[in-house]
Amino acid sequence: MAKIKSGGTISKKDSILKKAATLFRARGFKASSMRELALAMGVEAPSLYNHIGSKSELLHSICARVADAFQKHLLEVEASNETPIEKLEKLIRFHIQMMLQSFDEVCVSNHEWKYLEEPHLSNFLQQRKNYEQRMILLVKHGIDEKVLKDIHPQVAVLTILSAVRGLEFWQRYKKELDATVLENNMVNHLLTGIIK
Amino acid sequence: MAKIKSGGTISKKDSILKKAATLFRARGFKASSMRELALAMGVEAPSLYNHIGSKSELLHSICARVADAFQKHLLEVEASNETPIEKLEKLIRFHIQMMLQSFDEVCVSNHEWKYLEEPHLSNFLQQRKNYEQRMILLVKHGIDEKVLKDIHPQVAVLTILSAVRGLEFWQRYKKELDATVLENNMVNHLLTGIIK
DNA sequence: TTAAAAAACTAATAATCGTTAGTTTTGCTG
DNA sequence: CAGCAAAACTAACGATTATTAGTTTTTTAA
Repeated sequence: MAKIKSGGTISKKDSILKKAATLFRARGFKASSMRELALAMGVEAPSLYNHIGSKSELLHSICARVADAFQKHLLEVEASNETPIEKLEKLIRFHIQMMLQSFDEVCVSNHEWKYLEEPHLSNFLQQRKNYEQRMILLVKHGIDEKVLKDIHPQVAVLTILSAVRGLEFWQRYKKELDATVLENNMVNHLLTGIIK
Repeated sequence: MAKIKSGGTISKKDSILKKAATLFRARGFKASSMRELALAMGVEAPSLYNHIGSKSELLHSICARVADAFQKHLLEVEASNETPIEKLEKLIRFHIQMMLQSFDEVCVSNHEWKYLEEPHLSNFLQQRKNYEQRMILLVKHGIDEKVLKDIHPQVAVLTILSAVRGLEFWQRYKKELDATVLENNMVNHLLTGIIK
């Protein structure tokens, strides 16, 4: 009867992935049922399995895509001829933009990764650790070049990554808060503080 | 046979609550079963119901206690004779300390609140919103008194709260990173930035 | 020591879960 | 229009869930 609409160029699997990301973000992975996902697709639950392998696979696909996007951007930034501060700013802005334009997927990646199955779980954590380590290295370079204060690099990176992650609550202010204003304010806060 | 050990002065319900917080944090509320909790208590699942009302009630108790602790502290800070910056710093330090000494409970409150049942869910969100609003007011005072930059108060509070929330990842560095160093670094970062 | 209360147990409930099997419908291609 | 593949459907599976009922054991108190 009802058929899964493959909206133009986007594949059926991708449209399921998008709806899954929205559902997993709103209700959590474990609390989301395949029947709910099917309802959102306008289809019965078993029909989904013509297009996907399993519920776990959906989560894996979402997390892997997000992780790959960040990984790719970090490589670009590292390869560029910029100061450590400029690089750091670029990373922060990319995190914010990813959060704004792939909201559901980034949130799912941030919150539901623990339900990944092996070996995907280990891969994901390894990739994440690697990302953090390279970001810490960037801060260290900034300190060595005396453009950054003599701070604890790990704490600085933890603070920055946590702050941008918190943009998941940005939705609340969506009407009253322009995205550009938000981005610039947060970047300035994280780089230069708030005390006059 | 085996009896739920009420360790000294702590009630049986409280010892269940503590184990529940640990379990809910590690596995997530929905993925945690009463059988797992019972196993952690050294007891069969139905025995738990001699001491608690339901699984939902456990989550509610955990979230309510955390929310009340923050609410109480905010009242104290508001009532004190301190500059906005000092007040802000006290709030940040309290968040960090709460995260370090009631780790499981704060994490559960931060991540699993969405599974609260009404009317507790609405109450929790209302309390949270109220807390944020009063923190925003504090930042506004700092701006009016020209001790804080002309920043966007909402973004500043969002950034601060998100950063301290990220301390859930502090565990990873527990061995290599002293708690006091962490606290001071994060406070300085959030107040004065990292650029020299 | 004995009666009462607290808290454990076993067994079972109805509901929901992801997923499979088997069948029917849909939509494209010749 | 016939045939074939893709994708939908219904029905059902075994597993797991929170929770209840009813019973037995343990602890407390007189």
